[in-house]
Amino acid sequence: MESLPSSSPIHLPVPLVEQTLLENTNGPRPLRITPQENVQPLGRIRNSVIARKVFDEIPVSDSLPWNRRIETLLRNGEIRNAILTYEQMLLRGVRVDRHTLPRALATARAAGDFPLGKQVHGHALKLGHASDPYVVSSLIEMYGSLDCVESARWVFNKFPVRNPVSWSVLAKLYLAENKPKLAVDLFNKMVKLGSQIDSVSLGTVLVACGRMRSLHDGRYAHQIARKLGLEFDIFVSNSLLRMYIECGSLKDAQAFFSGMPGKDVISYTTLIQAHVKMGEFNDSLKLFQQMVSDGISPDPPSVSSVLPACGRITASKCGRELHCHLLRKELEFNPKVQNALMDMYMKSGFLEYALKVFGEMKEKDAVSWTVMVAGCSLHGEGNLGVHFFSGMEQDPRVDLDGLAYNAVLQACASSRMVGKGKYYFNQIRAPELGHCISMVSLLASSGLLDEATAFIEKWKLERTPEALRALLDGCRIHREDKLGKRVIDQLCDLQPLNPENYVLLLNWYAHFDKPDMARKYREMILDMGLKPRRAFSWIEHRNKVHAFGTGDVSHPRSQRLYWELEQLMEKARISADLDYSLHDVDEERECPLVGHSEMLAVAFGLVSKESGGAIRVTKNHRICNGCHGALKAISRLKGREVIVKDTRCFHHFRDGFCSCEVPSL
DNA sequence: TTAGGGTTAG
Repeated sequence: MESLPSSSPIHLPVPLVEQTLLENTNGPRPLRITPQENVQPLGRIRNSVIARKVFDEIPVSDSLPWNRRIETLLRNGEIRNAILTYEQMLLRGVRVDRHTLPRALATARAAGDFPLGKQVHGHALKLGHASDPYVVSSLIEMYGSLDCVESARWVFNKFPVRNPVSWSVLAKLYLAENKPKLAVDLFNKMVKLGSQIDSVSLGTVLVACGRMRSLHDGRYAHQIARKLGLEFDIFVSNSLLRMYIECGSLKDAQAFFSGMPGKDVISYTTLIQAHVKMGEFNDSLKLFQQMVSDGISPDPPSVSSVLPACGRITASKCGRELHCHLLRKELEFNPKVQNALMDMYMKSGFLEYALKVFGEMKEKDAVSWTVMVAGCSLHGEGNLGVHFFSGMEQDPRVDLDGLAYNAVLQACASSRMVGKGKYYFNQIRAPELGHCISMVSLLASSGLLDEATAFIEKWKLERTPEALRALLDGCRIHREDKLGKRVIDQLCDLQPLNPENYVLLLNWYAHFDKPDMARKYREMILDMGLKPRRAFSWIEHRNKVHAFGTGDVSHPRSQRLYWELEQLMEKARISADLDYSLHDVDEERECPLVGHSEMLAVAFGLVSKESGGAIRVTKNHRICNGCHGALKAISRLKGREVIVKDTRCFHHFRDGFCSCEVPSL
């Protein structure tokens, strides 16, 4: 038998009846005085006087209105008044029944007042209600919240009541202490003992299984749910979905989801979020559409969960429609949904819209600021990013966490602010891998390739592909082909199954006139069955996404697009920069510039979008040097802004310049 | 009396 920890004796100050008599004789007096942070003693007395008048009107013969009053006060967060009401019940001799005690215990919990909780426990024992199921569950919760889970377990074991509520409460406490295994063990024990299992206990154990990533335990709980006919209780179903996702089996989750007879907005949101996390953005958007066509109206959480998908595939039209939905339906604009909106706008290329949402936010949290800093770097607006970071530093309500520092380092990298970047890096107490990679990116993109190499050695990042790729970016910007080649070799050693490394290698050989070597690596890619991602670019127009591959002639307007591009190239007298030595696409090298996917998508934008707005294109690889130069010239010739998002950042081409370049360099 | 979904990077 477990014993109650010594720190938590049940304290019975005065027997309840005697205490009531005593209080009545000597006039009303607080049950006990515990200084509260926000309650001044004087206020207590005044409150008591005011409250007494209210209490005089409540009949002492009936506990029901008293219980209701405690519950209402508790629900409204008037904890102090709830305690007062309980005190008055005792003082006036109102019968404290089995409905009063759980409410009094909840009051103690809400007040964080363990001595009060123990006193109420004493009252329950004295009044003979300590074995009542409602009281036991409330006691378990009170001890678990205010003392420790061991004392809660002691209460659970001591009383013979083993209903699903007391079990769920104890399991919840185990989860709060990050001990999911104990919750699962307890569930198995309850099943063995033949105790009643309800939907809440199932939901709770499924959370525990998910935390443990234990598909085995989760499947067992699923079996029990099926046996009990609770599998399709919406709470249980949604918990099952989540369990399968957390255990890494999206397949099981999807299969279960398909068989669910009733799905609600939570079921959809759970699965949408899972797809987003897996990078399956189109699937998440399709699911969202399916939810709407099933007649379920999106709410703020469901919108927040799908917005990251819109941002990542630059589906700005979809993102803006979601923003409109929120406005039209007058849904709550809380920080979570506002942050998701800002992030979507940043990633879709609408910096100004993100700024607008940010400006309208009443309460900005750490995520809001970080989204702005990171978003600015994505758009090459490093100075603005640093400005937001300063704003974050001055906001006393937010903490500067690792993500915020990473964002500001990226802001420094995007505008090559080496001094500032070093200053921020030195401010970080324990730099993490991400910070170090951002530092490599800052040094390398600023042309300090020796320093970047030394930094890699100092922080032992030689075997970290992300750090090497950051160094390679610098080599690409500053045409350091020799160092670049060494980095590519290192990447091939580290990730021998990553086809993109071999594409880099064969491009390097092809550029330096070593066709045999280039051929060798291309054959090697084929022999190994590796499939490098082919390059694609896409553009939204009139509710449709138009996608183009390299040398694509399948689009109905292909002829017109090529013609347009050739005219422009001639007019601009573009001397294309055809250095592919450190480029990450194979097929582009042997294709004329006018056939590159980003050029075709931009041409489509030019011939289809008559108005003078920006042309927005997304590419699934890096933009090649040749296209980069050509688009600068086209933006000047056509007097239009062209925005290309590649895998690294946004390129805003305006009047012959690109946002990714620093004029002084 | 106990319970299920949302935002930032990589």
